Amino acid sequence: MTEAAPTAMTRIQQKNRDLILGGALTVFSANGFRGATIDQIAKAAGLSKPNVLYYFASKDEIHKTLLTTLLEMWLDPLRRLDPAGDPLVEVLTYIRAKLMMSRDFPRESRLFAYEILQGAPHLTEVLGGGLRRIVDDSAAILAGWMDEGRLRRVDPHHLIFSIWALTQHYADFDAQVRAVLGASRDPIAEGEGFAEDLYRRLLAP
Amino acid sequence: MTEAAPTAMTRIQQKNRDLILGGALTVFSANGFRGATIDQIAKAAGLSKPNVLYYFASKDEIHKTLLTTLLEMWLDPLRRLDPAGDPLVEVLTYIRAKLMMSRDFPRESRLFAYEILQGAPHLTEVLGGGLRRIVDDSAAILAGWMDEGRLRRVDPHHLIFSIWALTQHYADFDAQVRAVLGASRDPIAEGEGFAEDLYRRLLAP
DNA sequence: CGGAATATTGACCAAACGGTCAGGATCAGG
DNA sequence: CCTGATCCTGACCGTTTGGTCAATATTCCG
Repeated sequence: MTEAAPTAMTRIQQKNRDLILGGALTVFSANGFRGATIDQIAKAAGLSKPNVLYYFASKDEIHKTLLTTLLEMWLDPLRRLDPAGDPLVEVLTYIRAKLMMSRDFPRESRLFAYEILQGAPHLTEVLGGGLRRIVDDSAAILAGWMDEGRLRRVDPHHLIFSIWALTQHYADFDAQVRAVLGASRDPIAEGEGFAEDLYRRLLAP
Repeated sequence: MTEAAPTAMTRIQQKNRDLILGGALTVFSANGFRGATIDQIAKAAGLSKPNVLYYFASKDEIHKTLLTTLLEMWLDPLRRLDPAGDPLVEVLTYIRAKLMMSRDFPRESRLFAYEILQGAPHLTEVLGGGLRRIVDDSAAILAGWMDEGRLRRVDPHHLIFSIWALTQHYADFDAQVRAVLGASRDPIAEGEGFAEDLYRRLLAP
């Protein structure tokens, strides 16, 4: 790849790339890749369209950069599962972390949701490679706890899927959640209580 | 609206409208509204582009027709919750039905997923109106069972959200699920066992 | 300060796209 | 078999969109 230029980035480069990625995150997460235009991204970033394309060769590259940059942070909580910790506390901490990410980073959640809905054209290697490894590792930790009788036995992979599904639901399907619940309620705060009860019940030995 | 023309539909009209809606479902669910082109829809339907536009005035109208037509069927299982039935059986039946829909109608699931991700621009009235009523009714049934002590007490709305999230996850995020699980496994079949265990544990009084 | 490197832009282009239309093909009913 | 209604299409149009480029402005640094 033509990445990692040896020359350090200019102050201006740093700033403008950040502006562009920020604007792109907003636009991509609101409209999906095909629904986003470079003009919208430029406007959201406060730059002109050709200037955006001065920093990124194409719309595709912006998108790809966003995904790969954010994936790290997105997967981080799962990596924090500590085999030495208390199993139930570890899992509930993970769930709470994911829920907080839905609250604080809904754009990131939707960005990935769009990408995976589409079949993850830009993430296939990552999904089958890095992601799979992380999930398998975490599943192994969970399975270990179950072997020791410290966690009720369930399929660890589906356990992880169910946590993803539930926690990300509040970000990805926010429109629906809000429409059903009404404006006066705080979906994620309520969901935290529900999720804790759900997984405590499921996993307490 | 200019719907429900008093004149019955021709055989050809019936057939071609169905072809178009079928092709459109495939294309919209794969690429989202903005990512879909009328040409793609026409090709998927086996018709020419102008012919597609002979039956539907615009791409928007195809999309709207699809959504409103399918919403009925999509929400049907929830309506089947029988207050006279056995609570746990009723809920588990609902879950199984939703899972079967993810297996048999993943395109429909993704179509709605895209729409709601986008903020449900074509469904806002429905979400806050019809959908909300159905969900509230179902939540009331669930709450009734909980009052009678026949179901453990949890927030009924969040219970429904969690069921939606988990069951639709297998359709909407199929690419991810498959990448993580590998090709040899059957995600939905496994998920059925997991989900039954999960909700039995959560809801058994 | 002066010139090279970097940053920015207006004008422009080709392709893709949603949609139109005039005219021809096909079909249904008398 | 005729005729009007329905059905279908190639050619076309205006707009949007991703992307380019030459020219200008700004910054950086010796």
